[in-house]
Amino acid sequence: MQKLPRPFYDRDTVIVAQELLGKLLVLQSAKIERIGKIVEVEAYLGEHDLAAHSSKGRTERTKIMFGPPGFAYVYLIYGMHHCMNVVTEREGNGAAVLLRAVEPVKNLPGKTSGPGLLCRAMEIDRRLNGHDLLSDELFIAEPEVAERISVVKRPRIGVDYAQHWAKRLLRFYIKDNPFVSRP
DNA sequence: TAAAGGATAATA
DNA sequence: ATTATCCTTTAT
Repeated sequence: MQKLPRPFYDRDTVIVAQELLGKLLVLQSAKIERIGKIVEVEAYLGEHDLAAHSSKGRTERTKIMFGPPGFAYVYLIYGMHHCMNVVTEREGNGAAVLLRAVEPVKNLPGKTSGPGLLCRAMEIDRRLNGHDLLSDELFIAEPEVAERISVVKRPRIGVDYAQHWAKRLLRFYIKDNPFVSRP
């Protein structure tokens, strides 16, 4: 399986977010391999983006976002769900892409639509925070057969507090894919 | 529509 | 040390 290389992530977050659609999220644990096709994402642009965690500046929690591209940023939200992001752009920019839904490809029981459910199905938790996405345990790969994808652009979900940033079309998903969390 | 739930960041 | 807040989900 062909891992996406570091330079893939070291680009404009809006581009990376859209190009992540259709790619395969792979997690190799001790004995099992889980694979999901990414069908829905959101772009978080950096310190100036009021919806992004990095807008709080560099903290213990956000330091991963400010780190180099191609690493996982995983956090606990609302005390019960994990969310996984992919760090983008060069170190210091604080940008990332939130993975919101995948389509089950291999060993993914239960629902995978929604950032919390996606992590539950993949068994992703904070132990993977800061994990390298070019590692053998967790990575994103190019699918064997490329598919033609139509990208739908919508406002991000759950960021009403971010004023005008809440209206920007930074949520992307594969048109007509049944695993999108909120079409 | 609201409750659940715990870490986080700001305030003190 | 205390408190408000949160990139959600599920159930009423």
